[in-house]
Amino acid sequence: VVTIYDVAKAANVSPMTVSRVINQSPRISEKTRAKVEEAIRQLEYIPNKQARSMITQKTKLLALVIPDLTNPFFTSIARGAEDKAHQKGYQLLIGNTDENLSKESSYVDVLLSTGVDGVLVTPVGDASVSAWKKLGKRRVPVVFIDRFIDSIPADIVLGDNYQSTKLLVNHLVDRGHERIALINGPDNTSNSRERLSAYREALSLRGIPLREELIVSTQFQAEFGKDLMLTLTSLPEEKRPTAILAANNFIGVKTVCALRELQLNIPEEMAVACFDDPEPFSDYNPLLTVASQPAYELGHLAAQLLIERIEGQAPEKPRRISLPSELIVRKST
Amino acid sequence: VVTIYDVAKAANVSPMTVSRVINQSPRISEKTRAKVEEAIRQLEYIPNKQARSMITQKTKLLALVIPDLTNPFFTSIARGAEDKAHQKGYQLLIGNTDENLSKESSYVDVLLSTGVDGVLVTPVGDASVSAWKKLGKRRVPVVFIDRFIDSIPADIVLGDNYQSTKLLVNHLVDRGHERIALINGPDNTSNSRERLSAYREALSLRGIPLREELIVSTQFQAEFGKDLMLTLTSLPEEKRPTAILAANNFIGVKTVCALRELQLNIPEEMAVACFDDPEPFSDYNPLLTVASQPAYELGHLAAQLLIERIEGQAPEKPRRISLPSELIVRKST
DNA sequence: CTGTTAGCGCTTTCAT
DNA sequence: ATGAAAGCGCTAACAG
Repeated sequence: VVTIYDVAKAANVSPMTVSRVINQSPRISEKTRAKVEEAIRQLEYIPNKQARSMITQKTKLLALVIPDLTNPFFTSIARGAEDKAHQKGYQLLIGNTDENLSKESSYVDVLLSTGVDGVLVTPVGDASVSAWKKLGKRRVPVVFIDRFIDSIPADIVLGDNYQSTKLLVNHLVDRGHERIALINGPDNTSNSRERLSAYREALSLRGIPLREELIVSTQFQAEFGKDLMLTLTSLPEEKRPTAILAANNFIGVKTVCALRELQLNIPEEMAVACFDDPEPFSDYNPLLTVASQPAYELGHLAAQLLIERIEGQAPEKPRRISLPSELIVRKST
Repeated sequence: VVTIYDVAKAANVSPMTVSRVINQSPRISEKTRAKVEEAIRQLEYIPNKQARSMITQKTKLLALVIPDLTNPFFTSIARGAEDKAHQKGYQLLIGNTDENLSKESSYVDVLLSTGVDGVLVTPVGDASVSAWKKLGKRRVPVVFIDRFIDSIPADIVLGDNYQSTKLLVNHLVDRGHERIALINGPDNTSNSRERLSAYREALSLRGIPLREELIVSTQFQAEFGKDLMLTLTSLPEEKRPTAILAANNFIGVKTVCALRELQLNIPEEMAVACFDDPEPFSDYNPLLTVASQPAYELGHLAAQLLIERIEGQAPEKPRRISLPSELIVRKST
């Protein structure tokens, strides 16, 4: 392996001078710099980041911890985060939690050991506190994406759940629906809670009575089928929902599949809408009406906030940024 | 920061003993081990991987360099690779090249400097040679996924292009098509070349004359529209294709969009099929007939081969593994 | 079974 | 503008 010493020897200077050239120090004579750069080229020297990290305590490594990379919502977040990271000279590590607390916590330990400079995360749920407190204790900045944990002071970047929910509810009401079921995520996540509360608010604003029996809750990433759907569709005629609002794309997709199994037509017998687009290629074969959160921007912005914080350019106080969704009306409503 | 020395002091042993406990050395008395582990817990000690890497020359970091994480094909590869990496105690870095040579080469430089233990890559094209040769020179193992570069001896994991192409061509022929256009990827990629050659072979096997004018080529990730489609659809009646075979999911999707713009019905006026599923949630709203390559397994297996090589458990000779695709017939044909 | 010594490749600090 | 010394946190190699 070619080290800074080899370069120094070849250029007839001290290792320190080579270091200065690599780090673009201005206090170097043009002549020396040229000599050193030539030696670097000759020897194909590549600086060893680990050695540098040991001293500077910076690795230029960021981590993104999300439930599942294959969900287009998180894929776009990842892409946005990676683009920003790369642009700023950072590299991005990825971890999938599968909504599993222990997997999440094992990632946190590994990341701490790896020495990432910061972490972007969609936490599994409120119970993740302890894991994320660990990072705080070790002064590793965290930025929450999509979901946050109240007791942890960190920057937050998310879609505007109130605005999105209203977009969806209003659209369904405009289509003539009054009995709109909500298939929500687990209530130990901030976004489920916000969406539930926005759902209540939106209905009330439109003067539609709230029906508790139309609110059910499941996991964001769990398979479910007829059974859950039957609890809704087997309600007596006058209580049965005519539309379903799914709390994320996965639930939306599973809802569509379950309705098909039950031989119910969409949207005639049941309209369906959800948060987050399940389609990575929009407009090529659209089905579900969605409130599309700007996932790419979420990831991009989150990475930006994180890097600012790492580099000491962020205000003390945690920031919270919420971006509006776009309603995309399609065949399902 | 808590170091191995702090733990040593607290446990009244030497740093080396602590190191042995961390690394699960068997030559440690139960008593000492317990004492040390207690101290580790007390102090919440976390080993510093960079320091370890400096000595062992291993970082437990893998990189995945792909064209675009948001393409479901690559998303699944990434997911498969990450699962295997995590299972084996490695972490995965991600880089998007956007089919851009200079972006790819800049990633290679960064990865070299970061000191990844190995790289999984879908190279932009044959012109990537020099970048990937660099890694070889520095003894960083590489595994090619989906596309490979002939002159570089490295493990290769890909879908069986011959089998997949035949699946698709045979299906179209069975549906009565004789004039099947191929919208291929750039011919400086191994998979485009294999698919073209398989296309010729498959047609010939079915006794269908090859028509050069039905073979066009574009980029895997480039927008295209009416124009390219017009070169095909404006052929005289008796030469005009009745089916289109797209070389990847992106091209397939764009083909569908272009046909819609031209107001051509799918599949009545033009059938369409492609490689790789554009749907991350299969069966929820299927449109395109595809030869679905086992992307997850490709990533999983590639990571496995890479780790074997890193850990010296691989044969000298590069391995080449090709996995069969599954034909999924849908509305587009 | 446990400890000592040395050094991985680099940058910080202090000299010159 | 350049260099020398010291050490980041850890483990390989050897000693006992």
